[in-house]
Amino acid sequence: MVATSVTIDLNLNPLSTTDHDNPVDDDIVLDLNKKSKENKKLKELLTFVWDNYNSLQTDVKKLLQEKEESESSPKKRKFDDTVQQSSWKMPKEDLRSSGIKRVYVKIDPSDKSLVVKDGYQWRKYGQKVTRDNPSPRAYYRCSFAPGCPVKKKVQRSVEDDGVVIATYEGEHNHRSTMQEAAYALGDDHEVSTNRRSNNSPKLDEVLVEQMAKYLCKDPSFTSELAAAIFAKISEVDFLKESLPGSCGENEALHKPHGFDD
DNA sequence: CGGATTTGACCAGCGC
DNA sequence: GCGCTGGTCAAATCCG
Repeated sequence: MVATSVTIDLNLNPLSTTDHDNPVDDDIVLDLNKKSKENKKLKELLTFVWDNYNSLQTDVKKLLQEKEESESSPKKRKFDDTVQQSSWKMPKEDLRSSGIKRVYVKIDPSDKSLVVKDGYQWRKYGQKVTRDNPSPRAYYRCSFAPGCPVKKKVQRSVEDDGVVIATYEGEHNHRSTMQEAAYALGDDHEVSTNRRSNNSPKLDEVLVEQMAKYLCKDPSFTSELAAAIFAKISEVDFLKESLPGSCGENEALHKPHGFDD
């Protein structure tokens, strides 16, 4: 990872002389230095996250490509039984056409909210207690973009109540909140387009600074960020499992290591 | 007051 | 046809 090192000459005290007679001024300068350091740390973190995100996106692309190739090859593998089981009695045809994926998320067993943060915005439209599981299943629709067809079902695992199973149906017709935040920052269309076309871009200082500013306004930034990264990792793991040779008999249990709030 | 959530009612599919 | 079940709707309620 290449952290963008930014040196900011704030020059916020042009009237002050070289002597530091005024203790208030000293306090302000110290405070500014402190803020500047924090700002720098935040920028580095953001750059790190951005790089990770881009590399993960590249991985996803590669895996999708490999998957496509393997499916179009003469030795077409049988439809994944694991996915079929997860889809609650859906016909095979529907399963093939709609991208259904299941994600296991480790949560606090005492947490009854059934909330799986994945970087998207969901609106709950129903809840049902199913026959095979005493804990209720929650139904969500993506509310980030109007007309987005994606639905999500979230239910606590029967075996382990510290795990929730999130089932996603369909594909988003928009970017996630994280991506949206990044794209919303680019004033210059051309610049942002160039940025988008590069898989592992070196972020310019302005972008990092703007992103930091934008994201810091959101109080739930940390949790959203962790969730978004985790969702991306889960996506990659899911694709890996779906590939030939890794028949997905053992469903991976994904845990967002290092993101304990 | 507007958007999100809750929850009972309703509907469709499936098996008997 | 009937009952069971999962999925969705929509009015009521909650909450910021």
